[in-house]
Amino acid sequence: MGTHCKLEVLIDMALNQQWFDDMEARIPHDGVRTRFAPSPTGYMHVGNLRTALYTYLIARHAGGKFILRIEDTDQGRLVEDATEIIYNTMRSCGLTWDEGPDVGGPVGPYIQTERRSFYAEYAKLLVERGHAYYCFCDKHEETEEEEGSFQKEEDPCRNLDPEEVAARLTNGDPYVIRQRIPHEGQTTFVDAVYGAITVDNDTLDDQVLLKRDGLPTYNFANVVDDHLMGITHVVRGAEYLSSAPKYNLLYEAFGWEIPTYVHCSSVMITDPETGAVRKMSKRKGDPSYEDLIQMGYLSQAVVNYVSLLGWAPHGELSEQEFFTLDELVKAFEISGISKSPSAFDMEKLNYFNATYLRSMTPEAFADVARPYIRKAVTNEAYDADVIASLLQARCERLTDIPEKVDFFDVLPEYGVELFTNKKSKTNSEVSLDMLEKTVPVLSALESWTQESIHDTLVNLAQELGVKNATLMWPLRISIAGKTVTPGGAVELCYILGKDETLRRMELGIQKLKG
RNA sequence: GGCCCGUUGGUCAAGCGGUUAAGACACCGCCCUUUCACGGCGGUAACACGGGUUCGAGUCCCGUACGGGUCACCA
Repeated sequence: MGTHCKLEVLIDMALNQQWFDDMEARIPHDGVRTRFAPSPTGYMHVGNLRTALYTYLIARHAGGKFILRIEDTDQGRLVEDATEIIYNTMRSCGLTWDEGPDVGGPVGPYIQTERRSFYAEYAKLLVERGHAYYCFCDKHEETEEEEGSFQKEEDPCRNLDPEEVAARLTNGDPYVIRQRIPHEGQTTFVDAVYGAITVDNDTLDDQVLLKRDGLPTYNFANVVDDHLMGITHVVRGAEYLSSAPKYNLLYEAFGWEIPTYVHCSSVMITDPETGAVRKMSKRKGDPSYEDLIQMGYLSQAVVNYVSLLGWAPHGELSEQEFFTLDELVKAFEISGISKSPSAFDMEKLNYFNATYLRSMTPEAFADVARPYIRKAVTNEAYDADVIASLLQARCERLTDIPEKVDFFDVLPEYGVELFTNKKSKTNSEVSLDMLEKTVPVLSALESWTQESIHDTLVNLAQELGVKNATLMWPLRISIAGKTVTPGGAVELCYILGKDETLRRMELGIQKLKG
C-alpha cells in the first residue's frame, strides 16, 4: 500500500478536478435558460403540455433559451417512439427549442442516459465531501402497504466504517449512493409561485442519488443537469414541491447557485362517473394531448385553453382570453401563475375550439373540414366548400361534422310528424299544401343559385300570404329528413341541385298523402 | 398517519386593506332569423367556517373543516 497507492489517488483527483472544471466552464451565463425535461413514457399529458408551455413562455418572455432534455433514466418504463411523440407534440404546438437532443447545444448531451458517467462523478464528489454515502443494503422489498406504517428508518450504511466501504467496493459489491441529510435543523426553499417553504430536516429521507444500475435517480440527475446546463428557472409540477428541500440541500452540498423554482399546480378533472375531482390522468381514461387532437380539437385552441388553466394575465389583459403564442410570450408573467389546482373543462375547450374554427378564413376552414365532410358526403356533386361554409359557425369540433351532413348522400327515413312545427305554424296538412305549391315554382326556376332560390321562395310565401317559415319548414324537412340541419332550405336546395331537390320533395308529398 | 400545499359562483378566473366583488364557459330569457347555429342584449349564481389584527378584511395572522400532493434503487 503506502506511497504508490496514495500517488495514484492524487493523480486521479487531479484529473477529476480538471474534468469538473471543464464541466463548469461549459455552463452558459447569458440570461434566462429554462428546460422542459419529460421522461419518454409514450404520450403527453395535458399537465405536461402546460408545464412545457409555461417553461417555454418564461424563456421567450425574457428573451432567453428554451432547452429540451430527455429524462430516460428509468429503463423499465421506456416506450419506443416516445421521444418522437414529444418532438411532434412540441412542434405542433409551436414550442420550439434552442438546444436539445436533435439540435445539439453547448452543454450536451441532452439525453440523460448519454450523460450517465457524469452523475457517478458528481455522486462520488459528494461522498468525498461527506454529503453522501455508499449503501450496500439489499434493495428494499416491496412491503405490504399498511395504514400509518410510514416510518423513517435510518439506513445502517450511513455510518459505515470507511475501511469496510473500501473493502466492499474493491470486492465489487453492488451499491447505491445516498444523500446524507442532516438530522437536525431546517431547510427553507423559496418558490416563485408558492413563496418560502420551511421543513424540518428530520422529516426528510436520505435520497438515493445513484441507483444500483449506475444511473441516477430523477432527484439527482435533475440537480446535476440543471446546474450543468445553466438552467435559471426550474419549472415543474407541484408534485415535486415536497422534495424541493432535498434539492436545496444538494445544491448547497455542491456549493452551486440555486435556481428559481416555479412549481405549477396540478391539472384536475371531474371524473365523469364518480363526479369526484382528481388529477388528470391518462391511465384513468382522461384525454392526452394526442387524444384531444384525435377528437377534433385544434392545437392552437388546446394551447390557448391550457395556458389559462392556472395562469391569468394581470391588469387590463385580465379580461382577454384569446392569445396567440406570441401574445402569450408577451403577456406571460410568473406572478400570474396560480397556486391552486384548476379543473380541465371540456365545455370551455369546446368554446375555444369553436371560436378558433370560426376565426379561420372560409378557405382555411374548408381545407380542414373537407376530409370530415367527405366522410359522410361521398357524392362529389355536392360541393364540399359550400357545405363547409354552412358548417363553420356550427361546429365545435371537426369530428362533429359527419353526423351533421349525412343527409346529403342519403335521405334518412323520417316520419310525417317532422312536418309539424308550432313555431313555423305547420302540420301535415299545411306542409302538403306548401310542398305542392312549391314544386311547380321551383321546377320552373331556370337559374339555380342561392339568390334565385331564396327570392323565388320568399316571393311565393308573400303571394300565399304565409310566413317564410311556413313555406320553408316543410321544404327543408322533405329534402333533409331531419329537423335540425346546417343551413336553411335555400342553402340545402342549392347544394342538392334542382333534380334531387324536386325528387325529395315528391317523396315528401307521397309520404304526406300516404 | 407525518410533512407540505391549496380553498372567490357548477367550471376557469380578476382582485393584491376601502370595489355596487370584473370577465369568460355553462345555464336561463329576449332580439335577430327559412330549422339549428352565429351575432346582439339581459339574467340566475361566489369570497369554506370560526377567531383575531385594523377605523375598515375576499385581501394580513391563527385555528377548524374540506380538497390535493408527498413519504420508491418512478419520474
